[in-house]
Amino acid sequence: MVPYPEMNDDAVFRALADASRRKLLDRLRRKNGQTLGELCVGLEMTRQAVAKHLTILKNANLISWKREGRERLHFINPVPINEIAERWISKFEQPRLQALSKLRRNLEEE
Amino acid sequence: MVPYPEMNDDAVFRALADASRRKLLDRLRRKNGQTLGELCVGLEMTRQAVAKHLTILKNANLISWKREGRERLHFINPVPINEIAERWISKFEQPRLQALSKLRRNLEEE
DNA sequence: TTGACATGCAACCGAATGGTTGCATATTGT
DNA sequence: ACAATATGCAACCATTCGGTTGCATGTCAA
Repeated sequence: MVPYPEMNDDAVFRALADASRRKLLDRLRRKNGQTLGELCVGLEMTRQAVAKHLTILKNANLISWKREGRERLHFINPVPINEIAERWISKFEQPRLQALSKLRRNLEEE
Repeated sequence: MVPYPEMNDDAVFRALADASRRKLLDRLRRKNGQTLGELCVGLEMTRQAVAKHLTILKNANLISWKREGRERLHFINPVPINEIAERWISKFEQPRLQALSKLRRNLEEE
């Protein structure tokens, strides 16, 4: 059962393959709803390049945005990455790794 | 605390970005220790192309291989993918998603 | 209204990527 | 020994990718 049938594995994996895009996701995770200009500051590339990255992330359904006046607000969509991560974990899991994960989770719960 | 400090996030993400390489991982997950020739059958590309993909997977520490006579046996290394998946889940997790993961884990513990 | 601000659009470019071909090398079985 | 098998190596090629430049459009504020 796949909660989001329209999700495109390949698009997501390829979107995540670029470090700049992962950084953009990180930024949005820390502060959601940022504008394009906001997302550009500190990145060593032009606004147009950032806009391209954001388009790729949007096509992979990893983010969405809405126009607000003359600005564009960006919002992260955490579902696809979690979907895929869960699926891959269940694919590759082994006893040893389950134990390792369990240990980590226990530590986190403290 | 990172159990495998030598792991290269970027290399792993980029290795996973290609569908052929994900398919190769799938195959090795189903049957570990396959030879290069074995991994080539059914794929719509030359042996040399497959070998290149396998090299990329190896550089990302996702697989390893050992020479056995005139053959090369390939073995999957599930640690990096699990590491990253776990890390990204913990990054992006939200109450709803935590609940989903917990459900899955509970099912596993039965 | 008009200038500054925020974004949109498209052509262009070099480098990386995914794939091929051709040939070399090493191992096995008869 | 030698032919078949299994892999290694390297040059080459088209396409994709990440990025730029230049300019157009839309919105806000004084």
